[in-house]
Amino acid sequence: MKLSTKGRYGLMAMYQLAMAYGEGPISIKSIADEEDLSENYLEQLFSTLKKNGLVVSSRGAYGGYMLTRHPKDITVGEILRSLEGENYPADCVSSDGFECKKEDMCVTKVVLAKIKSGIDQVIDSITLQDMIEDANMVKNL
Amino acid sequence: MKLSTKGRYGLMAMYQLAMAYGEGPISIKSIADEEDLSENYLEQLFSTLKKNGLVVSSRGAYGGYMLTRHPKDITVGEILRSLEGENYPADCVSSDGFECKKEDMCVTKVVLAKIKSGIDQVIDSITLQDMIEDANMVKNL
DNA sequence: TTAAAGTTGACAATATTACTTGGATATAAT
DNA sequence: ATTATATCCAAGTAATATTGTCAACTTTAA
Repeated sequence: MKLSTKGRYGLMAMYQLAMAYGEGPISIKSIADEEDLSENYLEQLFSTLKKNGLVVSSRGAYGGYMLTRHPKDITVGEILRSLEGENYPADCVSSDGFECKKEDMCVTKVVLAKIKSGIDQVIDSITLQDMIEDANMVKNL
Repeated sequence: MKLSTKGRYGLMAMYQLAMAYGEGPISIKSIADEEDLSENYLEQLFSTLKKNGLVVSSRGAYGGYMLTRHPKDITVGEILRSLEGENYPADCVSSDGFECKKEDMCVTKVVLAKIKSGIDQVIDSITLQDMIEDANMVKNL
């Protein structure tokens, strides 16, 4: 039940964009430097984030990426689902017509569905804005 | 954020033991047949479940495994943690002295900790007994 | 004593993850 | 125009984790 680096790096990167919201595009290079991540790898993550409408890009010098919405309107859930796919703990809980082999609905399915909804509840309730505020609180300790 | 087969198979197997609670040991073979899983693989899972005190084994003919406690006193959380380790979404949320490279506490850590506690809350609130009752409800639809 | 069942450790196949490489294309500043 | 700075795109690859298999061994009940 681990988050992959996709999810973690993506979250860190989106947090950077959130902090610079309204200040024009941020380049991958500057994020990679800041967070000590691979530039090329981050590119791929941003590519999917863009595909999913969470960021827009501007190419060329002084280009980079920007959030499409205000940080308070982007949830951690959107980001994680975008990068990691649905957080289904198992395929049988997915929506796309997967069918268990066993005729009777398996019991673990009920459990897995509960886990999924628990995770969703948490990640959909946290916005990028919340992250910024959390960070400020930690700083002021 | 997927559960591995360890967790899923283990859960299914423990459910079988729960249904047979009080009726003596159940062999791996019969569970493997019932749930269509590999016998040898299940062995490994039961080995760790035993190490963690969730089941006891009796060897020899008519042997097998039994729950150490009543199904109402064994949670899904115990089983999953036993098989998959702590469900930490990332290492920095773990308890064993892991330190982030960055001096300031990273913000994603706060988010990850929230996810973890959300998952724990769900899985620790479901017992094997609950699973049995859920199954009965589904049957009677 | 024999057959059923658990125990152990090594290992192999497969899948996924986490990148790397190499180039093409777009844009802004000079 | 040229150059520096970016994104964009498609493969390829190395590392790691997952998901098992296999074989030899030990214990125990019938």
